[in-house]
Amino acid sequence: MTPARELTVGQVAMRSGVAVSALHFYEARGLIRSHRTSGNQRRYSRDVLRRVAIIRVAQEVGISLAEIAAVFQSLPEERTPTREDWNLLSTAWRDGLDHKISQLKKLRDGLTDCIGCGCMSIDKCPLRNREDRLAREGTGARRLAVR
Amino acid sequence: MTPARELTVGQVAMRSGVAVSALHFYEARGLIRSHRTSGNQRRYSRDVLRRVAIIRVAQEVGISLAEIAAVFQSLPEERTPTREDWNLLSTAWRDGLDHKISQLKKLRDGLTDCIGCGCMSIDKCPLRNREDRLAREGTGARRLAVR
DNA sequence: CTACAAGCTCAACTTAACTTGAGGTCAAGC
DNA sequence: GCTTGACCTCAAGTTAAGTTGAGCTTGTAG
Repeated sequence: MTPARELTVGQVAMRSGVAVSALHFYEARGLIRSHRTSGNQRRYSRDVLRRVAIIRVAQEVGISLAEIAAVFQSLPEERTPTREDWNLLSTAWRDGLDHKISQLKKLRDGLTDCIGCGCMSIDKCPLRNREDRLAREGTGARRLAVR
Repeated sequence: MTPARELTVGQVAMRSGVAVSALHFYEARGLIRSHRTSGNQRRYSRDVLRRVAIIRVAQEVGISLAEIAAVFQSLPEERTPTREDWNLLSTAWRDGLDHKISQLKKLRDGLTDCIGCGCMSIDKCPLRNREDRLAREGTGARRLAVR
């Protein structure tokens, strides 16, 4: 038998390492797509594996499913994404990742310099100033504090 | 009047930028401590500001409150933490941050090299391999996949 | 001494990202 | 042709990290 061109949800789960329920969930959220067999079972094209891999990697670095979905909107619905399509994603996220990396570095250095330094003047502390800048990106507490 | 040595929740909220309800919550979780006035109101010593700053910064980089609480267990309960005490935290987290930074770099490079590359063989793809390693640290989906 | 802003407690609600369970269908091997 | 494991749907449960609201108490400024 020729290897099946389409994957069942179980196969995708096994190969991608995410639970079947999570795949259902991603589909409900519009992150992946499937078509159905005559018996109403999902069948996935191979590029779903790439999508799922990207979803997991992106989540790992703190990107929410909503944000991932937003970027995925730029991918074509009907054809398998081309190199150019993926390149757009890559570019979009590389900026975000660069930003996160620089933040983490600042934090690491801040922890070294400031938490370890024993200074008690939190207002003048670089760590505190750093936090103020981060706060500007809003975590919920900030929204409250600002209004 | 001499400036109050102790802070009320409202003052801590204002100076730290987190909501009063969040401070209550942190206290319930054992992340910060307060003592009470005769009228049952909370009063904080100044080092709570440092603790809250650390909590926020740590959260920003994806450390959960539970993990923060765990590290905070190493701080003394009764005395104000010394330089040495904070140094322990700093060391504990610096390793984690270094790890996260290297992960992010790998991801950024993986996105550049692999997502953009257009290759469709997800099993041999460095991005996919990277994800497998990350999966070992468990996100929930993995627990299911493993059992 | 009285308003009224700030605090207090406790329970319930919120969002994200899934998982679990119930009740029923599909398909592949013996 | 039947059994068994994979699927399906839909609703409800779960965890993290808080927020919101109700009902009641404190403390401070005029």
